[in-house]
Amino acid sequence: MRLSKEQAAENRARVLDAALSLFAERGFAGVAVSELMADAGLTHGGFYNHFASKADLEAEACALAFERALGPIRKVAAKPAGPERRAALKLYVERYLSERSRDARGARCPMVAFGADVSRESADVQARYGRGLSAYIDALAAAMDAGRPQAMALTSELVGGLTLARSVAPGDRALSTAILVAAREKIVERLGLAGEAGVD
Amino acid sequence: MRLSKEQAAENRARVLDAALSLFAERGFAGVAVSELMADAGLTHGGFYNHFASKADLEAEACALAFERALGPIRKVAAKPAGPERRAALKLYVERYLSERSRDARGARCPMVAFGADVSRESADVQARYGRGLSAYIDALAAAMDAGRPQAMALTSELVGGLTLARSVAPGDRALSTAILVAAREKIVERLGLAGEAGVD
DNA sequence: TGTACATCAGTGAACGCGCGTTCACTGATGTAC
DNA sequence: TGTACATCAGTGAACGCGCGTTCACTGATGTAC
Repeated sequence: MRLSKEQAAENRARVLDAALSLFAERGFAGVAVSELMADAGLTHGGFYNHFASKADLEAEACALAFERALGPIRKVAAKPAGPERRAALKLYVERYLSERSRDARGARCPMVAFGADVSRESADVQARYGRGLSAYIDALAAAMDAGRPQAMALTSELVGGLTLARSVAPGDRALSTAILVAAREKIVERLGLAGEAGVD
Repeated sequence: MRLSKEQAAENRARVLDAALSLFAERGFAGVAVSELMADAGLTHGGFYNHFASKADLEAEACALAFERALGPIRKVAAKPAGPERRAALKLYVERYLSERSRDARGARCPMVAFGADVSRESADVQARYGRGLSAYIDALAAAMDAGRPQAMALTSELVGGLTLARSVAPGDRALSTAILVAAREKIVERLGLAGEAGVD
């Protein structure tokens, strides 16, 4: 039963969207093609009408994840320089290292979701990941009014803090929250954002 | 062909050691029991003479990884307070975020190696990981002459920096090295260790 | 505009493969006498 | 100390299972005339 082009494109988009959430939640290897397709309301056989292979889907999911992650940080960079941008940056950091962000199942941040796995993936996944990370660092540097080294250091703190908080969250929520609080307070203090309007 | 108790214990230790390297390199799911055993010079059938299951081995490997990781940082904390300890801490950070450490296949740091996977693992693995991380934070706080929040923030930076550097290392070594350099320079600067003897 | 046919998204059974785990067997070690 | 037997680490074939991928088939869509 052939579908209209619009319907087919919508199905493809739904598969990609399901992949994004499920890959972020359980890693590339932890999600079966049949599960992805079922999540999108389809059966597994049709998968190869849309993607050349599972690795191909992984690469597309990686690129899309970065595209979505770049939105919020570019919004910060788009604010007028000065107090307004600084307040937006503070909010971004506090949201990134929040309990809500930690507990969100389909994590938005591709560095946290795919960082550990990406070096074991196909060259295509690696290339898209690398370009995405580089773009993220550029956007963060713009949002910080600083250079790439500063942005790289901040990215490390964000990614490390969220990774650690997630890793102990199921068993030791107190430790997990303490890590989040410590990381975001140090960042805010260090960037001189303590006086800006924020979540606190 | 029954072996002596000593021989059997040595074989078990060799399997565990192989597990540590291989798990760190490719993740828990990326290593087959038969490969582990072959790496230890044995055949796969005998695995269950030593471990109840693969998950059981994972938990033991996790605990051992933390035990080994704690050694160096406890050595730093054991130095006399003052310049000597600060120089040792600087050296620790610079080694942790070095190109050599990034390229080491069987990574020593369990947070980087297992952090992303641990929340998908058995409760036993999670519990051992949580205790290990907590002990690491305590040891780092002692080495820093600071509180747990400071140690948590530093751990985040270390783990995030090494994770990011590893994730882009195969394809973009320049970016990878820039991340390492940025992370370690910011840490040294921030901890006021710039004047101490170090690798630079 | 209407008709005939090629296209192709989706279906579900089937494939080959590698995995974790089990099991009957082997034979040197450890132990009871 | 010497002998007989139980123990158990290691072997390698076999198991059941889930995976990524393929394939013959279906039938509505898109297109050529």
